[in-house]
Amino acid sequence: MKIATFNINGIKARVNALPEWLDEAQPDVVVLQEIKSVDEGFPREIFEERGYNVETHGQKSFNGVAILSKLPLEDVTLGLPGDPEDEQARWIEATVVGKTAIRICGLYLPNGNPVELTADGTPVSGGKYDYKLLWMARMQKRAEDLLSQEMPFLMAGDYNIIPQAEDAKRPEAWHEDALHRPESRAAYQCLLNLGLTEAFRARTQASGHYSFWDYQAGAWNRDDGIRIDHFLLSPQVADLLRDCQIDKEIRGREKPSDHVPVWVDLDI
DNA sequence: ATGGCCGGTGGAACCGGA
Repeated sequence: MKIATFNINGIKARVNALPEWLDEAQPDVVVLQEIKSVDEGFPREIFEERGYNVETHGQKSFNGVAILSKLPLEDVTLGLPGDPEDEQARWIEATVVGKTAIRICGLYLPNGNPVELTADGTPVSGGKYDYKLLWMARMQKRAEDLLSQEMPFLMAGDYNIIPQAEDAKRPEAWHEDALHRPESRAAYQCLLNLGLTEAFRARTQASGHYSFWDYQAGAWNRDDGIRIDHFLLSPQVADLLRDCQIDKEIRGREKPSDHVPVWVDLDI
């Protein structure tokens, strides 16, 4: 089973590029981020006519996540538990049943910039960096709950985390950035410490593999990228990992997103 | 060598992104 993640940076802007990639890549399941659309505005017919079931968790203008699946999507839930006040659409879950049932979590983790710190170095309460770290703590709790239920799962999406220096062309440029600061990386490491496997790094240790290139400053032409779109696999799912790749070439096409798809092939 | 964007909203600039 081929499962992909793709931050499309607006569904309206990607009505041509996304179906074109789907037709080529033929993923069984796709989690999308930044659909930037309310549910009623999402062009589900484009995907339904290709045999996908469609579930969306959208909002006006910003954020928004979705799942496309050729297999039925069961027990769909919207939103990351842990804060009823949080109105940002960044989390969606559904169960897909192949040889075994697997819980798919699609996520758009907050960016966290600008970083605002108090005099003692803690994030300013209510600021964007504070929101990012609190959101990651909620995600940690969700992973712990799924593990305690012994539910095989994966968490895929735009993590807005550069895990290691090897995951950036210019790591020195990101030291103070919310995507790579110590607190962000520590929170990400806490997820790994639960026993989750990061699919891409389970397959290669090589540097120079990126999933995002800024639209600005000729980043794509200079291959000035960062790797921030990830798959974390629970132990049972990690045992089924056959492959994980980044569809880099998509970034050089007509009217691309600033992210490219990343996918795993699982023996499910 | 240098500087350099894009999407959504709403109907001009501005916000947000990474």
